[in-house]
Amino acid sequence: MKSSVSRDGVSEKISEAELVVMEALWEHSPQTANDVADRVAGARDWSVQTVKTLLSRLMAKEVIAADQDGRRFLYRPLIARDDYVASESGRLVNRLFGGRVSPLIAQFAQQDQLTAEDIAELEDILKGLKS
Amino acid sequence: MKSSVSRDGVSEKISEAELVVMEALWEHSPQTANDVADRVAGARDWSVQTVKTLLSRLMAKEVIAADQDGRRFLYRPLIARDDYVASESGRLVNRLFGGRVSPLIAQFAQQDQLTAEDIAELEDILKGLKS
DNA sequence: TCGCACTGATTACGTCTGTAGTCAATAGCG
DNA sequence: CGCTATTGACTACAGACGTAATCAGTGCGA
Repeated sequence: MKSSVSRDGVSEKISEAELVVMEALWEHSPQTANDVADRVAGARDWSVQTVKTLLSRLMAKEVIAADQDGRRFLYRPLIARDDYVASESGRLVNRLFGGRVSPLIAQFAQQDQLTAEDIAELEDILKGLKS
Repeated sequence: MKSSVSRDGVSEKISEAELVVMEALWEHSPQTANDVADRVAGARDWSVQTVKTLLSRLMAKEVIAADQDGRRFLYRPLIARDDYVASESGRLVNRLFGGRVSPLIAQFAQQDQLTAEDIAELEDILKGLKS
């Protein structure tokens, strides 16, 4: 029996730094390398070269693609943020909670990490599921 | 304003392979290096040396400790699994969901990744919180 | 037309990770 | 009392990661 959370979807491992670049592309795309660098500047103090290296590594991992536009490239994500997020969430649940989602929430509840808003939204979600 | 999930607690980054060793120690401790290797054998096909290397790296990161017992050592975790789990869950929520917990659950719900059991347990958790 | 600015490609390099082999000390056995 | 088995320490080494400098091609302005 497989764990209850499957559908890995995103196989290529995206590193922490690479993720910052992905976020910039998810936020808006397509973009040139310089656009990405500018957009990323708020989060990290990287040189343009660093961003370009990360872009080419992401290309090697086939999670983004580039279309030539004159003499530069326009980069765009090949995977949806939702898919990535689902995959990472699933990984966490599998690694630490035996694939069950509720213990994860129980954990947040136990740490008093649920805001009133969270609780209200959780109720809505449950209501939606029961309908 | 800081994000709503904080208390990082565990600062030293524990790698994937190291985590397998930690799980063995959380499961039972203290244990000798060989005990750990045996216990880990189910999950990974590692040589004893590999396990010992991981143990010493975990020592360097100060997340485990060892007490001498004759000519060998008895290893034990210095951090609680709950703390680690809380910290990793928090990291995920911060990285991918802007520090909010409910979008994480919404994500699982959207992917139909909540079992009937999960839903029942979530209801219990919410009931507990509202009391 | 010539050189410079811009842009992608290549190379660099230290650290961390995964995975182990080897060395050195020592305790128990024959 | 010397040898061997056990165990921790040290060394190794390739691949991933973070961060970037430098090289090379090319289109545009002087």
